[in-house]
Amino acid sequence: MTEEIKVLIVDDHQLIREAWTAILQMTNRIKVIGTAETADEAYEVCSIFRPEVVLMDINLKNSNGFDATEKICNSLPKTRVIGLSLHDDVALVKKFLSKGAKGYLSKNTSREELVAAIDAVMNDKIYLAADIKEKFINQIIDTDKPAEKELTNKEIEIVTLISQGFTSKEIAEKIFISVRTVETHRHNILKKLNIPNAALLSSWAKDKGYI
Amino acid sequence: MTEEIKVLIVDDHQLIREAWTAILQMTNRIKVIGTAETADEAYEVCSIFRPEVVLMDINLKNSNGFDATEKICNSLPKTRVIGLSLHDDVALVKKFLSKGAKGYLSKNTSREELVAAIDAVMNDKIYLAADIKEKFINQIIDTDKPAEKELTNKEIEIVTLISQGFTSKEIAEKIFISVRTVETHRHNILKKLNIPNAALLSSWAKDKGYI
DNA sequence: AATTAATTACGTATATTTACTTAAAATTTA
DNA sequence: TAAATTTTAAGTAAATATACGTAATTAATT
Repeated sequence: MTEEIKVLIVDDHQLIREAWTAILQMTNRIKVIGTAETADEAYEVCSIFRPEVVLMDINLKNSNGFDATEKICNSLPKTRVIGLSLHDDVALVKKFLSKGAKGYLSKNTSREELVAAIDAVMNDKIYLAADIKEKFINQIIDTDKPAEKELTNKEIEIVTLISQGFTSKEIAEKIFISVRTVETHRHNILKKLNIPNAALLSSWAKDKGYI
Repeated sequence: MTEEIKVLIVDDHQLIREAWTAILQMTNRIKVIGTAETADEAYEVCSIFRPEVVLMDINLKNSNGFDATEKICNSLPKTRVIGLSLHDDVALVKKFLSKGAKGYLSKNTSREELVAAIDAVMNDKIYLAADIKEKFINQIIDTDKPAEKELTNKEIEIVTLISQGFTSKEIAEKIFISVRTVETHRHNILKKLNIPNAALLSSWAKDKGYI
């Protein structure tokens, strides 16, 4: 028998962690060497136990999986990180892969696909879930809809404040710039993301983990 | 050996369904007789296979677990429905129990607690997860903060649409009522919840699991 | 049958957001 | 240093949202 594949599971919900563990243990080729709740914890466990694969939920409490992924991939390049998220958004997946992740799965994937993804990254391949692959292709075909532009730091700062319910005037006072500047940022943000108003922007920001 | 407890799992994510199934099958006292993705499917499976316990995720695609729970509890009163949600909000839990549910768990509960909850409802007890119980108590103690008023069904419908970025005009056209009526609802909603604008409302609705 | 709650809708007024343009100053990058 | 990007800010308009008050109709409950 070949060596078992050592996997770390990162998610902030206990029941999810235990459930992932249960379905991976059912194959006797994969061993869950531990679980982590936060980005920091994930990095620590990695540097000590050196798992071969990390299953990382993007939406962690008080943080997101991006920074953890970047840190892990940079300092422990042998570790393959697979992203797992409810939100199968193309831009999000791209960003995640750019941080060094080797795979991305949505929670619509099957148990078989989860195992297949682990096998794939162990063979140094990139693995994307079928439904995510399809979205990628659709976006390439959709030349009408240009790729979503990245927000600048200031813009992200303002998105966060808008989503917290502050008006432009309040934001201006809060960060000591003119109301007109805030309005400009506001307008540029909506245009960049092709979002019609603050309500949907707020929803968007939540999905992206900005708030 | 006593009879196995027949359980139905309702969740719109395949990986979650399979994972729940895996951890319940580990006990050999519980048998997952099926899974369902939607509210309608859940009701159908219930009326055919008559599970003793239903594990119901609140946040289902295109619908919520409330209506399904009400329908199941009314027509098949022997069925015990246990709610399961990422959002452990007191008002949400109350509403769910009022629909006839016998238990409520957050995704922070452990595998042991999941099994304990199933055993409890099988003995005709109400089961609430520890962290939710605590929130209930805190809300009773907090007499300063008046209890958040419940939104009506129409108001919830409109909150959902606002959060999806629709303007009042668009909402009016969509659900065939006057713009002025939408505006009235809008105003009443913000007043009830003491929220200043649509951006924060959207954020609130996400937290509560309305979208 | 009577009361209460929910849904519907309008009036009036003010505040805020969104759309689009132009452009200078500051900062970063090549 | 030159070029590009980001941050800053204002002009002008139109659209939308928010604040309150009033009130008829419908649905649910007592």
